Amino acid sequence: MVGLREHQKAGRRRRILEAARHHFLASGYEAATIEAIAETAEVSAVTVYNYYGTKRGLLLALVAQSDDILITKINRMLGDASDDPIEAITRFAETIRDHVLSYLDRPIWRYVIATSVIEGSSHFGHAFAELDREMARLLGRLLETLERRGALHGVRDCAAVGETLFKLQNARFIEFIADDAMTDQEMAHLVRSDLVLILDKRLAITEPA
Amino acid sequence: MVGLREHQKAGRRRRILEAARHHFLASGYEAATIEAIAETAEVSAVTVYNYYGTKRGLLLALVAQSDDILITKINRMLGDASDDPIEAITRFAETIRDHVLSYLDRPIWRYVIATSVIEGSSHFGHAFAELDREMARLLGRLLETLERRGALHGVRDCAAVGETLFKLQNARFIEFIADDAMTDQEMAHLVRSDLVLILDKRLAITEPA
DNA sequence: TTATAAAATTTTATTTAACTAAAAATTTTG
DNA sequence: CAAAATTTTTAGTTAAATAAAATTTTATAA
Repeated sequence: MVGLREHQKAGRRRRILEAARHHFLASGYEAATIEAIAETAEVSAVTVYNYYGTKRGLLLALVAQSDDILITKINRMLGDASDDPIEAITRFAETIRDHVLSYLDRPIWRYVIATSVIEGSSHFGHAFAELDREMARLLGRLLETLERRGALHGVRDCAAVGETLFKLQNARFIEFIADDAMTDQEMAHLVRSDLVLILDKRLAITEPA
Repeated sequence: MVGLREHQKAGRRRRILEAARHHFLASGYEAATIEAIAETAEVSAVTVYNYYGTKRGLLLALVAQSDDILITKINRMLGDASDDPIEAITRFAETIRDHVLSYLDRPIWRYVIATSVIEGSSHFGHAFAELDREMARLLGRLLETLERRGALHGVRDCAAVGETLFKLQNARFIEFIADDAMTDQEMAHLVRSDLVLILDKRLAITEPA
């Protein structure tokens, strides 16, 4: 049985993240104040600091909250992946993009990315770095699945290729996030061209019989 | 003839950037204050704001200062590029990395990258985004050169492949910058594996006769 | 050369918000 | 009800950023 104290703490944590998300979206990361977030969460500002350390820590904690949901979504998607490698991997990228944009908007994501670079090795950045690795791993598993089905061949090291593919996809994602003018279609197109370049038919994709 | 006024301004700009570099390296980006930078540059803090707008603007201006030198270095390198595509492109990445680290250290570069994401579309971020495009263009030209020499074949659109290759290289560079523990060799190795994956011998590299 | 106008910098004064430390108050637990 | 844990209150520090007045510097023209 969990004590009341633990329960209250969990409630406060939840309320703080909810309030943070609300204020970040409403006013933008910089204009949102810890004071206002604390008030909405019905705690004192000092409690926010006690729980999340810094404003950047709060931002990364907010993002980390949605990680489990994302991983679940990806895993579900992996279940019924297309037999066309380009399609399957493009959908992988789109799943991430859609999830991410349903949770926070681009201006906020710019701060998330910036913060994750700055806090990369600090304990705040840990969860974010771990998510990146997990995504790369999942993409590697998708490649394995495709190869097992015979939709791909010649990929010697699926984990390594998955890692590289994810790095590139992630770079495109950052490009997308950095530029409000880029549409979903434009991003999808870029991801697709990258894939065609790497998984060129002559190299790895099985020719249809 | 340039008036004295212009001349003095140029001197102040130069001194401010020099002082900024000194203090950023000595104390780190966050701990370095505009006040201290101004004092070293022998101007008032308000002048720093008048010239560079914000602390982040100052950081990006400092980086932009070294852009011309980098582009010159790359162009010189392109002159006597190796005939081995993997070698040539790896050296491209190494030239950028070495230049960058000779100018600022990794902790500062983390702030540069973070700032460039945040300020991406603002006028501060413009120079940085432009450098990125120029680097991608130069890499595309390297590919053209290699193809003309017969060291590469089958690259239909050198500009597009250069763009993708640079995106990936840049992602590796950010990975390198984000992780103090990563050595030069480790980064070079990652860049090399990415290249081998993309420019696989069966795909594009001419087999030695 | 010198007075004056124009341009730019500095001084001064404020605002704002992140962050911290410590004492006071509250809540949970046993 | 006492003690342990936790939160809140209070007070303060720091530095970025901005506005406006005062001062200095440069340019210009008599």
